[in-house]
Amino acid sequence: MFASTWRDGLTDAQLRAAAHGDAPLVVVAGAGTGKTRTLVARVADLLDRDVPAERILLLTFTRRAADDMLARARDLVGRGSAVPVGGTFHALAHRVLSSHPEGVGLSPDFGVLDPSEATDLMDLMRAEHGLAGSSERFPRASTLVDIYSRCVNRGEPLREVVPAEFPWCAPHLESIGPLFRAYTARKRESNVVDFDDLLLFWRALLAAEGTTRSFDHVLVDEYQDVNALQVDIVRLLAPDGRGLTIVGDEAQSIYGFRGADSRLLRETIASLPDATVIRLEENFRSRQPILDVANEVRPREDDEGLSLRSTRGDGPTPRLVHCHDAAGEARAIVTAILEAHEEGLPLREQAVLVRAAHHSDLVEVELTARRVPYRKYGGLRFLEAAHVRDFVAAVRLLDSPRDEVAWYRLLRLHEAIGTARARDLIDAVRELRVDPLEQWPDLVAQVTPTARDGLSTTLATLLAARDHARAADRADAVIEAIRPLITGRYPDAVTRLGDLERLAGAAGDARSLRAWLAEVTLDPPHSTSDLAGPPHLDEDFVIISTIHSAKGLEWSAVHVPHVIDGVIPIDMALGSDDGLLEERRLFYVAVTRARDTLRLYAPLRLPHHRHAADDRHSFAPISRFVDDVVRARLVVEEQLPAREEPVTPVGRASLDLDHLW
DNA sequence: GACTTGCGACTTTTT
DNA sequence: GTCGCAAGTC
Repeated sequence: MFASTWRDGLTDAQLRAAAHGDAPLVVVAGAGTGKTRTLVARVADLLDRDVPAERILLLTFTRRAADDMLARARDLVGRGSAVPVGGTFHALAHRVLSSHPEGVGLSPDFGVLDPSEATDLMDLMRAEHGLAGSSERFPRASTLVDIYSRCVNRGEPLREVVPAEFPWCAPHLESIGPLFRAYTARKRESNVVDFDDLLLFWRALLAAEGTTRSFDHVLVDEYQDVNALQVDIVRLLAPDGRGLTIVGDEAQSIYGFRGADSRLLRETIASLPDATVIRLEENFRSRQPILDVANEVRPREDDEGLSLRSTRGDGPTPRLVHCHDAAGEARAIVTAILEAHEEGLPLREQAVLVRAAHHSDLVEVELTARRVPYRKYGGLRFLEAAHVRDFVAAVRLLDSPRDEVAWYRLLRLHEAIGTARARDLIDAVRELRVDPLEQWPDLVAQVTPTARDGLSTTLATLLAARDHARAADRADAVIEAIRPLITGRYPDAVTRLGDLERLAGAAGDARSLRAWLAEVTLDPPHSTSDLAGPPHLDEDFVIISTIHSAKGLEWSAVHVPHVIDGVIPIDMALGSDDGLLEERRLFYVAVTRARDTLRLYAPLRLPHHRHAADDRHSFAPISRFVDDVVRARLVVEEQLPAREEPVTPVGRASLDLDHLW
């Protein structure tokens, strides 16, 4: 027996969960109650009990969470070689499909469409169906992908989902059905799957396998964020509930827009009559005054009143800071961050958590102006940036020279090739018998003289990229092929090419560029800086993150700007009770990220439009979640009109430019 | 006929 | 930053 240390420092409840036998187990874990630690201990216990590592499956919300937990479990058990299986639902599905592609009618080299590529394909279908330029506005491709995804993940028919959640699209209901059928058919023809297919196909494979179990133990983290499809998968993985461990907290369910439904946690518990439910309420993260706020914010509808108690005792009372406007708010936040830094708190222990990525714009300006380094997580995904998509399209053509979406994107980057000519060329691609990329001169012959040089350079260079086997070299060669296109198209081409070079470097010695790209698609970098690998220890920077991306993380000091109605809760969620409830849970998640200090900010006035040149403002009422009871637990501070610099009228002379002409 | 350019409107959250 | 639309140009 190894000197296992996983029991050290666990509470009674955590220990009971960790050492629980094989019967179904549900851990209801409030924020900061050592959920990760408990799961790690449970994995360690299983390994200790000689459950073979490859018979243990750990499903988590992010790949990073899985890697982190598995590494910690191995450290505890002290066994270097045993590697339990772990990852996100989507990553696991990809792994399973890669070994049995024929089971669902895919050929072995199938590709994974990232959401932006899925949108491109939907756009292409939309155009082919003549729905693009019709008189009434037809839903945008991205909306269509949302609708499609909602139907698949919830297992609900189109005619129910659209009226309920996308009422403005209801007039087009008749056209959407055939469109989705075409979208699905085209994916099959092109041998690609989207994210939803990964889950769908995994479920189909599991159902076909019947009762053969691949895993003795299945542990599911963040269960409150699973959708119906994922529940099915879990049920098929552990049909009788034996060996099933689920961990969740209804009050932290914040992915409703992705088909998650916090009620599924309760339904799952109800469906497992012999399940043991263990509740973790002792909070090791936050000072009590922060939890006092959290307990008030926590929606009571969700459970029988789980209430957090701090083991860390008293601390400073959280503050609510009223500011004049968003600029004043940004100044107040940065000032507070710098003061804490002066007193010895590293920048990386301080986070600014926002509802939507753009809410940190002014904070970023202020940080930059005062030369404070920061990193931003969430918001525009790296893979969604136009130049990265251009690159991905080119890479895709190397392996799948008949991928129409990729051709469409790449062709239109050229001078004198627009939508119409690109479509003609794609028709030509379809006609070509052998590899269309190798026959590039045939394609070039069909374009106008203006386009000829550019296109032949691109395609010839791209074809040459096939000569490189090593993933990073191949990626570099693809960059060479699209370099002129990037340079010609984007004013900030240098930065963008730098991004791509970093991306290419990260591919390193991967098995194949294509496989590597599929992995990146499923587990994308949160920011370009992520590609550079883990930051050096001596680097210090403030964290800016969306609340969604902050899930599972914690900082000593947390700043939440824009705690006003219309942002938290966001105005588009005000239409339904469910929407409003989810916003409340989101606020709860934000509040419970803080260990020692929490500051909420409410600007008095906000501009009507984000980039508006005019000075139209509206007055911003404080968030309805900060009611009298919550307010009573806060120190309220006024930082009203920022002292204006006295305005000295300039003399006419300094405005006179005559001497310049 | 097709492409380019310019303008205005809009932009939640993510595997 | 991106999309759709309209007018102007090859």
